[in-house]
Amino acid sequence: MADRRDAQMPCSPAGTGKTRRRLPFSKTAPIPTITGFPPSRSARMTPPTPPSRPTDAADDGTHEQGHPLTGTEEKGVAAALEKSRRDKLARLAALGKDPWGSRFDGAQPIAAVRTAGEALRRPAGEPPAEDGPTVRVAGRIMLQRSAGSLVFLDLADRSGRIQVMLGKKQVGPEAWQVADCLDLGDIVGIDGRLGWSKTGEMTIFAAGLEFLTKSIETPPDKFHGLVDPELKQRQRYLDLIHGEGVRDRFIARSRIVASVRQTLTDRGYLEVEGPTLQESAGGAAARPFKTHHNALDMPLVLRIALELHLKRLLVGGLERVFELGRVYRNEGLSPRHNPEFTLLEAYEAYGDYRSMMDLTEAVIRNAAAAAGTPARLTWMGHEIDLGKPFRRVGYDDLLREVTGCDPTDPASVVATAAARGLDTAGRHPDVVKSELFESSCEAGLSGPVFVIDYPAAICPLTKRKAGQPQVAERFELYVAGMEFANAYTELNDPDLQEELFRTQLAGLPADESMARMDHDFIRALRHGMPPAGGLGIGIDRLVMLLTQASSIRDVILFPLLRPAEDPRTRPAGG
RNA sequence: GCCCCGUUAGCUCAAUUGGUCAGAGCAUCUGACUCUUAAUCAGAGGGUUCUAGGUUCGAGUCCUAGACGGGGCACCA
Repeated sequence: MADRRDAQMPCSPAGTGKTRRRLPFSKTAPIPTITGFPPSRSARMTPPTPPSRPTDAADDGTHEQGHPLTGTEEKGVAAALEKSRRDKLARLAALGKDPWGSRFDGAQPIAAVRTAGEALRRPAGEPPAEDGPTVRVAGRIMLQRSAGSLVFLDLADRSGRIQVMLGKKQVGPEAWQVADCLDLGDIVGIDGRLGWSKTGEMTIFAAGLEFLTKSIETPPDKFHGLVDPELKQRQRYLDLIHGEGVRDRFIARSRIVASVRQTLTDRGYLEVEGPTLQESAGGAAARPFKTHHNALDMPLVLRIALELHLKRLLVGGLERVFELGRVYRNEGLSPRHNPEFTLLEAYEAYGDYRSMMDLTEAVIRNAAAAAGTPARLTWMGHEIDLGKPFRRVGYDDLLREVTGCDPTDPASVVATAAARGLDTAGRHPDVVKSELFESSCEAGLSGPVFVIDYPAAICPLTKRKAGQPQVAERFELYVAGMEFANAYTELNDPDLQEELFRTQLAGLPADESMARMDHDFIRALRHGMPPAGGLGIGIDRLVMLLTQASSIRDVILFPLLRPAEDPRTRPAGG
């Protein structure tokens, strides 16, 4: 199957090196036998031959030839390393062992085995103890040390690492032949007695060795691991195996997300799922990704926010709803922005932005506990205390405190902004005020701090404060100068909402599909949406904070990357 | 989209002011070793110095353009 697909590849100029392809091995491939093991790129050149020792295979000379269809050349370190591994794969097949393994029941987590092993501790210098309980583990070979007829493996599973000793006499001749085919990165199952080595290392003394999966690729440097940030992102699976703390960080992410769900469901919120494909993208000021539905011959966009559909559900009487999902914004990339990111939005009927502040604190504090993050921490150079109630400060009060201007006097705001080099010509005073705030106040907000009561002109979806039409009931939560959450007392006046939409649309280019009026949303409001508080929290940033990451790419398993053209990222024919 | 920095073997890194500098460790192969642990010891193979031009007697090194990545700015969450 693999060969036929490869043979259908169009011919390409020989020697370009651009068309190298990885053979699509899969677990559905036939189990290799002595005469029918999977062909390697090099082996395809010759009829299947009985598996041989590497020395014999190296002497036939055929492995140095190129492939007639792809122009692939077999040369270089990468090819030599792969050949060595494929030779061992063939030897395993010759021994009647499936190099791709099968079900292996009853393996204990290595961490649990280690816990049991502690009770048997034997200090270095004492005779080795090999009389502990029988254990069974499975994992990847991280390190391999051979001392003649003894081989030590460091085996890793998702819970931890442990040393395994394979002795020629102890495992018997058949398993010893298998042991001779092991490479770093292979996956094996081990049965043996738990004990301690002469040098004081907890060790499983293997009695049985089950080969489970061959690794054809060479793993990264066993000591340094993967350090190239590009490779760490492009080949996250390797980063997870070798990166310091990488796996723990994504485990923490999973626990944080689970905790957020739990906090909300505990408070009577219903988790719902809105549409990702939409006719027009609303609820935020961002450009959407465009796509197309074939059967309906209809242009669609990916959602940029969750808001408008969740509010429809408030109209529908669900009262407390949240969605924890992916949104997509066609914006630039940065250490704090990925085009797709995970957003929590929660809406509570009969609440307001103050209820959302309480909810926000609960969500973050519970998530920190779930992730095992201490309440007091240093992140991005800011001292942060999540333990005590978050500070709440008025937008105008903060602006006055930092800049010395009078926020209630537009002339004072504009003059202060101009003095700080901001462009003020012909702009709405509240817009100038917003820019002054962003340039002068945000970076200093170590937080966590709720900035409350925003200028109404920059909050088109927000209810005004009673008796103060120029002030919107909105807060933003800042931590380390970065926006973490955004919440409102939601606007439920359909006539005012429609008017604000129209005002918003008037200032935007006609081809911005984000700027389309959502008539059905207005109609929903006309049926009556209860007064409500609404909250949005950027989950990726929350994970950054709670796992001490400085880049959003460190908390997203597969961040968006440009296609790799650099040959360095396509090693060994990939 | 703009600015700065980076790219050398599969991985991690060296290479004086442009001058035999294309090297080391890991990994791989061969040999030794039944308590090693980044195992060690002896030997071997392995390179389009990201790509394409240019300057020069001579370019990994200098210049131009491009690709990719990182950081910053802008936009946003």
